[in-house]
Amino acid sequence: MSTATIRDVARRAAVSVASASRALNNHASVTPATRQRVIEAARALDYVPHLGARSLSRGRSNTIGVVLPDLFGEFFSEIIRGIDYAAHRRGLQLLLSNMHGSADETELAIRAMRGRVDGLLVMSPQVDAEFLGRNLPKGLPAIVMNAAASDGTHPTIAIDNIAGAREAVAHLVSQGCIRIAHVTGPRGNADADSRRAGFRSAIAELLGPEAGIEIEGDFSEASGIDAARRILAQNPRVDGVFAANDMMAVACMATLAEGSMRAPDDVAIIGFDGVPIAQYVTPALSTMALNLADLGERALEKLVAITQSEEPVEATTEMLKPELVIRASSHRRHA
Amino acid sequence: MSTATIRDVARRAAVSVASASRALNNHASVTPATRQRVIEAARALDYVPHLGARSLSRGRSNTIGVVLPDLFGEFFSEIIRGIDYAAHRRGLQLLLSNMHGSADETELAIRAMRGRVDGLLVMSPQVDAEFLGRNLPKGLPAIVMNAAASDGTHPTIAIDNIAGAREAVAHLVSQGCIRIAHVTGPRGNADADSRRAGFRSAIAELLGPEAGIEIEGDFSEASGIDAARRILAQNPRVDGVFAANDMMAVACMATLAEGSMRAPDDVAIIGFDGVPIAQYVTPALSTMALNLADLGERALEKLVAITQSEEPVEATTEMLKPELVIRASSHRRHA
DNA sequence: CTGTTAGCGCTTTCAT
DNA sequence: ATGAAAGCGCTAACAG
Repeated sequence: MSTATIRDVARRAAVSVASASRALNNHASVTPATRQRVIEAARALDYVPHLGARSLSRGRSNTIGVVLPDLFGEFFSEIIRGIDYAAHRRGLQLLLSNMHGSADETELAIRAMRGRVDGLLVMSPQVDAEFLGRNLPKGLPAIVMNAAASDGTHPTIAIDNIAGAREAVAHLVSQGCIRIAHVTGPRGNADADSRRAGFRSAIAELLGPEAGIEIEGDFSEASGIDAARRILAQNPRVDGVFAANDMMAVACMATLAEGSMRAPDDVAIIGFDGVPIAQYVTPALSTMALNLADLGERALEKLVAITQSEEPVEATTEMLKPELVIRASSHRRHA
Repeated sequence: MSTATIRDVARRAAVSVASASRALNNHASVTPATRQRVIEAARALDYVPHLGARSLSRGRSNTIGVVLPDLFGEFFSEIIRGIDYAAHRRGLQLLLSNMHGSADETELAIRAMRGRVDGLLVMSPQVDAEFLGRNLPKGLPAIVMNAAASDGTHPTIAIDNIAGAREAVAHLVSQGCIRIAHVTGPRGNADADSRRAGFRSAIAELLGPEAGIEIEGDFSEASGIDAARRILAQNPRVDGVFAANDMMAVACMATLAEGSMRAPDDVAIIGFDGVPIAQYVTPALSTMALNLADLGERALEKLVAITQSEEPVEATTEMLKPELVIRASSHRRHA
């Protein structure tokens, strides 16, 4: 065991634990001499402070809790990467807790953070604001990401899915598409639902309600393949596809090509998220790009800010606007 | 604050904190009646147990520490996904600590885990076994992943890079390649170094030492592009490329194609790792595939096993053998 | 079955 | 400058 405690160190240095603590933490009032002795004793005993105990005593843990859904795909991985980057820079550790989908698990995950973290980053697109408002511990700073809406209590940082979806559709239309399919994300997922809403409104506005076809997907590769099969079988006249995420777009595009509907000429395709994979496929995938790592960084920074500030927290909502990135999959020369 | 403590609950239920604790933790000896009262009091006060305090008292945290390098790329993300999955299944939380490369930071990251975790998963390909042996807390169960070698003290779970690299080269040779370039990973990285070693030995054995060309890379996309440029400029007669990871392979392949060296006919290309992206590029990338998520799962399970067992831990080494996955990028009809 | 008491390892008044 | 002692919130003997 690295089981040397501060008492052992104190004893060996022949001082009180109080002095040992002060010396170890660079407190002002300690004689250079005693400090020296304590440091040496610590080294000799291979002392490593027990951070759990310190947290309890100090009431701060230097840890941020992150509640998140399954890690499949690059979406959350990228966000985590940003969070991790910012956390590392500030010397914070990350406590991860996974809610595999359900609201019950989200609640558990949140409760499991109590007493171990100084703040919470909650990504729970399956769960609504009201639920979060009810379950987030009252005194714990928290930022809500990707939720359906602000709960009116916690700062929120969200993606402007509606605007993004509308822009995607507009782009497809600009390329000459007149019969557009939307491969959706799972119902009940906030991002998916709002992308769908944006799709509908843009279609109605730009082409009339008849022009839009919705094909149910769930963000997975498999559902992208599935969507392509359905298009091939039932909607051969589709000339544009807007998928709710890049993974489905990629899979759909590949499967469509097998059925000899090729992008961009037979069908123009655009995804959403802008994950790295999108640029490597052939043809390269157009997408509504999000700087996910940056989103993560910003969320962490904002959390740190409210953790430190004394003022009451305002429940602001920060919107991240997706950026249209046109690549080969939707770019038509003659458009 | 969700600042109701167990004392508040006890007071409200008119019992001692001991009874409150017992009731809340489903201990045997509590009257249904008092248990009921305690539960109600807890609910009324919106009590959430302080897990930090519980850990200190119990000497167990139900948390596993994960020390890892930067999250760039899919390699570590996939491993984390596996770890997370297994952890969630066992009701464990994950405490992440990032060492951005350096040994100093690795040491810090490890120390920062003290008193907060029940076991450690260490992925630190930049650091050697001896270093880990010196720095891993003595009493804390730990599993070392991707290290240069076992430190003789901790169980290790590693990738058989040498065998994998050799098989990759053999495959390229079987496709008729006689002048093969290896885009390496960064020096000092255990995986990279052993992949390079495997490359060398296979080349010497199969084609003679002249046939192998090494191009320095660092696992990044940029270095893959760079490698391609150097091949185009300096080694146009290369007919096979073995990249030390998939990211470089993908980038290299794309850049080579721009210079009209196309896979698989002009040049056969194979990567390493088998990350998801490899299957979506065109042509699909051949690779030495690793089930990274499974690796993570197994590591966690093994850690849990040694955490629970009483017997002294054996410093076993588990080897994960990469599997040759032949896709279009290296598959030649006439070979 | 329940309450009292003593910690877990550390920090931090409060005296000295 | 240093030490004694109180506690952070919880669990776990040990008595009753």
